[in-house]
Amino acid sequence: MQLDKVVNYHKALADTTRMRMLILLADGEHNGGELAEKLCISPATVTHHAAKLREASLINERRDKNTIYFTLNDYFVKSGSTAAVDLIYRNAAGVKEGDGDGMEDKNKRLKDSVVKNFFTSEGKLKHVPAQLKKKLIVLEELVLQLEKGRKYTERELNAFIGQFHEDYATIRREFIMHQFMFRENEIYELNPSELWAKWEVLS
Amino acid sequence: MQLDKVVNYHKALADTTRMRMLILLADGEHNGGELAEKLCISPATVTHHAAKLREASLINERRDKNTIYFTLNDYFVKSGSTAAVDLIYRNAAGVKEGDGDGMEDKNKRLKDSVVKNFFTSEGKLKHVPAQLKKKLIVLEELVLQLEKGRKYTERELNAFIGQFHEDYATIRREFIMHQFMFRENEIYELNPSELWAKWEVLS
DNA sequence: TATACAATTAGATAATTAACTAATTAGATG
DNA sequence: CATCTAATTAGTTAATTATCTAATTGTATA
Repeated sequence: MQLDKVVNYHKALADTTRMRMLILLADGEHNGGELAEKLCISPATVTHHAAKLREASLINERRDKNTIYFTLNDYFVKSGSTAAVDLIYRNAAGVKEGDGDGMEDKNKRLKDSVVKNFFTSEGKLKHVPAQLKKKLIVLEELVLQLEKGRKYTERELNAFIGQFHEDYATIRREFIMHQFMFRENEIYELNPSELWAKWEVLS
Repeated sequence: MQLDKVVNYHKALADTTRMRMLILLADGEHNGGELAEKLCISPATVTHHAAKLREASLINERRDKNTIYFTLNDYFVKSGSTAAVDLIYRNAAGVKEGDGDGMEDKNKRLKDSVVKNFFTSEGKLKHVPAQLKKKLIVLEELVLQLEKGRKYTERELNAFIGQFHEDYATIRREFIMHQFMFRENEIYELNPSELWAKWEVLS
């Protein structure tokens, strides 16, 4: 489930030692011994915390001889931070019963205008809006054209997005970041939850 | 310390029950009894979790007769999510030894151009940049003109910001959000950590 | 004042977890 | 192969915490 992943991210950051570990790693690569020393904890404890951070995909590891070097996984550190907010506000709106066409007029009008303004008449995306609520509308518009339940390789997904905009890499990340899709073992799939199809956008 | 506050925010979100509680509250006001029922937990447990959320300023409460109604504190829910990322990356750069003028040329140039482009020749702020790294530069520029250690009332802070831009409320929030200042009992103060004065901006 | 209702506090229990030490594994090198 | 080094695993302990039930507090209202 979605929720557990998000909670897990926050569990990983819900400890001073781990947070300090991440701060150290933001400065660059460090191995276990260095971390243990700088944090004044035993190597075993480093292993313990590294496991938690790894579970939440917040770090990467590389081995050189006996030594394991840790680095930050910038991408997940940053994307996780928006995930909770997205989850909270999106689900709330989705939960509203009896909708379908229940979207308020105001939102409907915003949606129409965003679609009109950010897509060309040929259906290409001009650019990704900077403002969150508009960005989410655009992403949803794209994502609606993906097949539910189908598994996409990264290459396939790139090709799909490429139809609309050349910067497929950024948009692909946004799909994940805002939980329209999820990724497992390099395979991408639509978020089966329909929630994102019926929320109210953020303030 | 800064760190503990951020960790506390994540602790608050590091539990499925609390996360579900927030999702419910995003939908609107709910009292304790309703929450207990919808979450299938006892009223006592609701109280327990509410305390944690309150500590992290994620909810507000209002009493009517016997009943206490909870609502989301949108502002803190959202601002907290950026706090960890800010902390991690900012501190990392601050830790780099032997700086002072150690900012790389590239960043120096960016900074100069941002200051030039977003401030008028009279020193007024044209508008707040949308792009994070530029926004942070602008905020820092403002904040550097505050007195270290001095306590500001909200009114005083508004007046200060008002010299530069009419939308003092938004900018005041950004100060908190990005941890240039902190607030305690309606009193604002500069973040005593000098870190923010010497970081590298986010990717 | 007595009664009703909602929420909190007290107190208990079970689960989780951060930390340590000691033993083990994994990899490289003389 | 013997040895060194770095990290992991095992096993323990103490602290934290999610949850419950039962008792208590706080706020109306008959």
